[in-house]
Order: sequence, then structure tokens, then C-alpha cells
Amino acid sequence: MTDVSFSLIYNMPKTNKKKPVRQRLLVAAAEVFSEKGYTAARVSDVVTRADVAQGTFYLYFKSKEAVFVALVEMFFEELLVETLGQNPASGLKDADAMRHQICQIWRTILVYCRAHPEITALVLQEATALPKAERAVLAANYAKAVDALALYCRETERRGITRSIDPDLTAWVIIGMVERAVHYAVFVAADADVDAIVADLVVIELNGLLAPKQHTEDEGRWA
Amino acid sequence: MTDVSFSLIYNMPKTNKKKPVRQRLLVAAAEVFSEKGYTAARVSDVVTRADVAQGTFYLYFKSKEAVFVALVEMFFEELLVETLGQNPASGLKDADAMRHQICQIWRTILVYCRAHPEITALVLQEATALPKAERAVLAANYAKAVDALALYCRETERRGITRSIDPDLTAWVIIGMVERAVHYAVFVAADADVDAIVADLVVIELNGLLAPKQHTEDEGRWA
Amino acid sequence: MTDVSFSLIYNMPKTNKKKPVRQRLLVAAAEVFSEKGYTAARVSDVVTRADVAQGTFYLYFKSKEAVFVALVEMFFEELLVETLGQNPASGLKDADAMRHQICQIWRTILVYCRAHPEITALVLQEATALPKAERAVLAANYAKAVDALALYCRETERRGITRSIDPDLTAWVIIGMVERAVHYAVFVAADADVDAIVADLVVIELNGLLAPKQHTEDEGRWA
Amino acid sequence: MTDVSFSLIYNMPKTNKKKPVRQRLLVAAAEVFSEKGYTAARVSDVVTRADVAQGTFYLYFKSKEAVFVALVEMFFEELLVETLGQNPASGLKDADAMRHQICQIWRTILVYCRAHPEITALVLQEATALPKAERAVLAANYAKAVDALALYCRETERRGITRSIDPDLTAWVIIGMVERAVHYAVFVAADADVDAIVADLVVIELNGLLAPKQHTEDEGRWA
DNA sequence: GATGAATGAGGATTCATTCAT
DNA sequence: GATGAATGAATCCTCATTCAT
Repeated sequence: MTDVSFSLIYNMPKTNKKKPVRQRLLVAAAEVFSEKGYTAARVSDVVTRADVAQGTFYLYFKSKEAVFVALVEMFFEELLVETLGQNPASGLKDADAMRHQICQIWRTILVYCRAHPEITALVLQEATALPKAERAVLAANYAKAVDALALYCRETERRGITRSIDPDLTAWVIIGMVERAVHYAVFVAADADVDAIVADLVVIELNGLLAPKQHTEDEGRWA
Repeated sequence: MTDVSFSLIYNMPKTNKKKPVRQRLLVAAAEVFSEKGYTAARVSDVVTRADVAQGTFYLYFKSKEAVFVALVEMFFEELLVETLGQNPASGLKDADAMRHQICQIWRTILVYCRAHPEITALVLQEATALPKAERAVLAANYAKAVDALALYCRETERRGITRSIDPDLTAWVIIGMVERAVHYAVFVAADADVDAIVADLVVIELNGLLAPKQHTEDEGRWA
Repeated sequence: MTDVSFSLIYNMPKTNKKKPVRQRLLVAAAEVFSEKGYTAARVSDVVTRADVAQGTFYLYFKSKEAVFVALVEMFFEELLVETLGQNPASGLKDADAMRHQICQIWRTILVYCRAHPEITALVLQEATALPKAERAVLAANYAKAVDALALYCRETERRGITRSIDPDLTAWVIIGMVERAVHYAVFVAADADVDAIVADLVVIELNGLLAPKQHTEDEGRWA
Repeated sequence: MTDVSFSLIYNMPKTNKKKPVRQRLLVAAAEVFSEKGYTAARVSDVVTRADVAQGTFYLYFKSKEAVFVALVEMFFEELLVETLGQNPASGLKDADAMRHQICQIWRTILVYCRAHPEITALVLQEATALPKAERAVLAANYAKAVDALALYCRETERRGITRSIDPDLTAWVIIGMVERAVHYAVFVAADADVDAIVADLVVIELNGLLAPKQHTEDEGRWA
């Protein structure tokens, strides 16, 4: 479905020749959507920015929604591949290894999202603006991510690395952490050092908020 | 600003008399928005359901957006008061006390959101469908919640209960956890036991994902 | 039909008691119409300014148009009575007498209109904004004025004072002169001396634009 | 600004091909406005008559007002060019020459307006129906006509042809005469002979209403 | 007489999409 | 493939008017 990756789109060699029309449209759409919001964005804005005729748009995309969905899917697919895809839980030996892996994943996410702020804005802020019927696509993408994450959690639990907590709930909660951590890193504190943020995130995710000394005895009492 | 609370709206004594028009409109709007989505929702749907004339709507709300904003603000205000408002960090003695408080807060949130699934859907899924200009209102509500949360974190840290992590990042991450935990509890696993979910959430938030035995030595290495 | 004259309305003794409702409404309507124009004027503006309830308006006037028509009719009636009504052509002896009378009439008109700029604005600028069906009323008022004027012209012609020209055309042309002379005196040159304007108008109307010496021989050639 | 003249619009060769859309819309609008009045006229009436889709209207005109303004401006521009534009006062030798020129001008006006009764109706009867804000355009057109006329008067006065009267007042009064003379010629006495009307108008304008014999001695007394 | 909450018909405008060239 | 003029469905909001109190 996604024949073009963001990397491809954004890293085209700078020649005199214009990029292919489809890519120009994708880039233009990402910009317009993130500037004006999905609802307020006009197809005419997109074609103007892509420098093609109104009708040309429909040679490449079935509808306004279609571009949106294409952009979102590219984002999810690419990000999922580069994170969990590259970091299977199956190879993890111990907590140390996991911490290392989680660290890498967070880093990848933040760097990727900071590199594509428009599309990040789309996914975080515009996604739900779709007509209700079409949100299924988005939900499906989230579901896919949640599933992959839950699977990861199950595996680490099986290996005795993580606690025994409802893996679905855990996956959703982590997704929430990711969303807002990205929001913070890209839009709230765009200049903050990535590694500093990652370090904090790893601690929160793996060790929780409580100060170290108190960990040993309190465990489990409230479950 | 919000002269009517959701509790008031939904817990009117069941008499023969109709509720006041404004409340009928608020309830109707919440339902229609959550069923069809903000964009697809028609003012005519709302007035039909509220059983008033089209024009009557505009005696009580300036526009379609205005009802939406009113609903969202009521939600945030009420929920914030019932959680952080009732549970100041200033009185916390130790981790045990905090755990107890956090437990209560999670419980309040989940119960409240399960009691008002329409409005919860609005806030989680429709909020960003607003015309971009009006999202400032939402952003402001989130910001208020984040500020309150960051303050809470600073206080618990000052008291040596929680770790020393960037309180703003922490606040955003927790907001993300809340959003998706609510999503899970209200829409994914609507029948799951509240207390079981709360227990897991408290563990994740306070103790992190790692299994108990590994905590002591690993701290801080990745910061 | 017009139970209240403008003089009555505007010259009420200044007591503590409010004017009667109907008069308050007429005054308020005249002001609102002239400020915002008939179409843009809202009944709610009028009742607010008259300090009565929305529904009260309809105790005194059948509709928005009705007040408008009432105002216009008062204007025409009163002005017609004070000009041609007080100055019948039947008593005129010669050109001198006529010149004197015309002079008085012009003066009356300009003074009257300057005293009631709102209503003058209405008649000159808003009158045609009425829904087409209701313009008949206005047309009728104009027709009445034209008829009275044509009659006047016929009489002066019969007495050998004025030329023999189509009296209907003449009447219309004079009405046009009046309209625009009033426009000039009230809105363009509101501070100019009335008598100076009147003098010019009388000359234009009775002696025409050509300089004196050339009159004798040119007469009638183009008729 | 007006890329199409009425002559162009109305004198298209009768071929099978439809006129350009913009012209069809202008003609349709003129008809609908003059039939129903500006306020009551519906854009849907116009597009139906022009045989285009609703949306097409907005490809050519920004709004309902915009067509109206376009029509009025075309009217004024074209008429002004064909009258004062073709008949400069600068070449006038004497009263005879002026009388001849005025005669031509009146004739042009009446013939033109009788040829375009719809647009004439618009300007005379609908113009003030515009929302107040937009009347500036109309006022500007009138002002332009008045200015041109006042200039004409100043020139003829300088040449000793006409009396020394306030040229601005004179210009406004003449505009009024024109308005109502046109009204008479087009709507009241549509079948009357143009030349007869013109002859009367020239006499009224240049020689005034008084019968010939009385001119010599009375001049100026009332100024 | 006075009120003012409620009514609901009515219309200008937008914009995603099509299709003849 | 590319164009862009034409389409027309779809909807928010206004405001004159009514009527129960």
C-alpha cells in the first residue's frame, strides 16, 4: 500500500527535476494538514502547494481521506518496523538487555518524530478529525501497534524480566506514554536533549516513579 | 463558567417535568457527538434529540463549537476537582500514603469515565476534530491538567517520595497513561473489574514494569 | 392612520415619565433604520432601544415593515401638508407671487428635513429596501406628491405664470430636484446657509440654468 | 474593471452557441433583481435562469452583492462615457451650442435607459437595498457623476453661458432631475415620444419654469 | 397591557469530486 | 497523463413572529 517511505519522500536527491507527482502531493498534504488541520484543509490547498491541477489529485488518491490515511499508514508502518520490528523480545536475556533495547526504541521514536513534525502532528492531533466511518483505519493501526506491544510484553514476562500485569492494559498504557512523550519532545520541549528525555522515559517505564529505597518492601501490596 | 455539572445533568430526579432546555441540549449534544463524531454531527440532530426547535439551540449556545467546548470544559473541571483537587500532595507522608492516594485517584477517574462514556469519547476521540482555531480551549485544559500534575510531582519529589525526573515530562507521560488507560477501561475492556485495573495501573506508574528483584542495582545506569 | 406627528414625537415635554410606548418605538425605529439600514435593522434593536419587550412591539405594529411604512407616511403627510397644503396655487397672482411661494416651500422642506435627518435618510435611502410587494405604499406616497405637484403646475400654467410643459413630467422632475436638493442640504452640505441654498434652488427651478441675457431669443426653439 | 459592456451582453450574435457563462449570469441577475428586488432575489433564481449550477455562480462572482455592484458599475460607467464623456463643456461656444449638447445628452440617457429597463430599475429602485456597508460603492458612483457634472457646470459658467450658482448644489439637483426624468420616461410614460420629453427637459433645465415674458426683469431678485 | 422564551422557515455559500478536452 | 471549469449536495445560523403566562 505504501509504495513510498517518508525517508524516500524527504531525502530525494536535489536535482532540477521535480519529484514525482504522487510524492509532491504527499508532502504537500502532510504540510497542509498539519498547518490547518484535516477538516479545514482544502484539496485546493494541497494541489496548489504541489503545483498540479485540481483534477490531478484524483489520479493519485481516491479522496481527501485517502491521502490522509496513506500518510498515517506510512508513519505507523515505518515507525513500527524501525522499533519493535528491529527489536524482538525473543532475543532478550535479562533486564539489562531489555533496558538497553527499550532505550534504543525510545530514541528511535523521538528522533523519527522530531524529523517529521508535520506527520507527527497529523497522527497525534488530526487523526480523530476523520469522519467517524474512516477512523477504523486509524484504530486498526493503533490496534496493530498495541498487539505488537502486548506480544512483546508477554514475551518479556515469560522470560521473567517484567512483572505479571495484564499485557493489553500495559500495551495501551505504554502507547499513551509514547504519544504524550512524543508530544512533549516534539512540541513542548523541541530543543531538549534527546538522550536526557530517553533516560527519564526508560526509568519511568521500567522502574516507576517511586524513589529507589522504597522499592523492595512495597511491592505487590496494592495489587 | 460551568453552571451545570454532569452529575446534576444525569442525576435529575425522574419526574414528569422535562429537564431545563440547556441541560437537555447538553445531554443530547454529548450523545450525538459521541455517536457520529463532531464533524458529522448536525445541530439538527441535537435539537431533534433534545426536542426543541432549531433556533432554541442558539438561545443557549453561540454555535455548534460552543456546546462542544462547554462539554469538554465541564468534563475537565469536574474530573480535576474530584482527583487532584481532593488529593493534594502536600499532606503525603511517605510512599505508602502516595500509593494509597494514587490508587484512589485512578479509581475515581475510571469510575467517572465509565459513568460518562459519551463525554469520555468526546474528549479522547473528538476533541481534535475542532476547527484548529478553537483547539486552544482544549489545549488550555490539557495544560491546566499537566500543570497540576507537574506540581504534584514536584511536591512528592521534594518530600523524597518520588524520583528526581523532569516533572513536566513526567506529567505529560502520566497524562498519556491516563488517556489510554481510560480508553482501555471504557472502550476496550468495559467489563473488566475496576479494582484489578487500578491495581495494575498503580504498579506500572509507581514501580515500573521490571520484575521486583532486579530493581535495586540497576537504578540510574541509563540516565 | 398617523395618529402621531413627528412634531409631537420629538417635542414631548421633558417630564420624568417615559413617553408612550408607541412613540418610543417610532423614535427608536427611525434611529435604528437610519443607522443600520432597513434590511440590517433588527426588531430586537428597536425594542432594546425603546426599552420594551420583544413581544410588545407587536402590540403596536403588525410587522417590521409596518413601522417603516408608518414612519414614511408620517413624513410625507406632514411635509405635504406644510408645503403644498399651506400654499395653494389658486391664490397666485403673478410670477412674483409664485416665486415668493416657491421660496417659502423650499425653505420649509429644507428646514423640516434638517430637523429630522433620520427620517429623511429613511425616505431617501432606505425606502426602496422594502420587500418589493410593500413598496406600493411608498410609490403611492410619491404618486400623491406628484399628483399634487402636477395639479399645482396646471394651475400656474392656466394662470399664465408658467410655461406650457407636460405637467406630469414636470412634477416628476421637480420631485427629483427636491430629493437631491434635500440630500445635498442635509447630508452633503449640512452647515450651509438655508437661505442661500433656497435662493439658488428657486432660480434653477424658475429661471433655469442659462445666464439672463441669452433668454429672450432662444425661447421655444427646442420645444 | 468592467470587461463586458451591456451592449456586448445584449447584442451578441444569435448563434447556437450559448453566451459565455459570466455574461449569462449578468443578464440573469439583472432580470431577477429587477423582477423581485435585490433582497428577495435568490441566487438560485439567477443560476436557474442562467442555466448553470449553483456553485458556478461563485466562480464568477464573490457573492450576491458582487454581481449587483458589477451591474451598477457597468451602468454608470457606460452611461457616463456616452454622455459627459462624449460631450465636453470645453468646446462650447455659446448657449445655443450648449442647448444642442444638453439635448443630445438627455436623448442618449433616455434611449439608453429605455433600452435597459432592468438595469435602470436596479439603479433607481434597488440600489439602496444593499447592506449598508456596501452602499459605499453606489455612493462613489453617484459622487463620480456629480463631480463630472459640477465640473461641466463650472466650465459653462466660466464661459459665461450659465448662471453663477453653487455648482455642487446644481449638480445634485440635476442628478435628481435625471433620476426622475428617467423614471418617468421608462416606467411612467414608456410610450411617450423621446424627442418630446427631451425638448421639455431641456427647457426646464436651461430656461426654468417661468413663462418667457417674465424673464427679463425678475432675474436675480431672489438670490 | 407586557413579557420573553420558543419557534422554524429560509438561503447564501463552500468544496470535494467529475469529466470533456 | 494532465487539466480546470463545472457541478450541486449539504448545513449552520438568523431573526421576524407567536403565545402562554
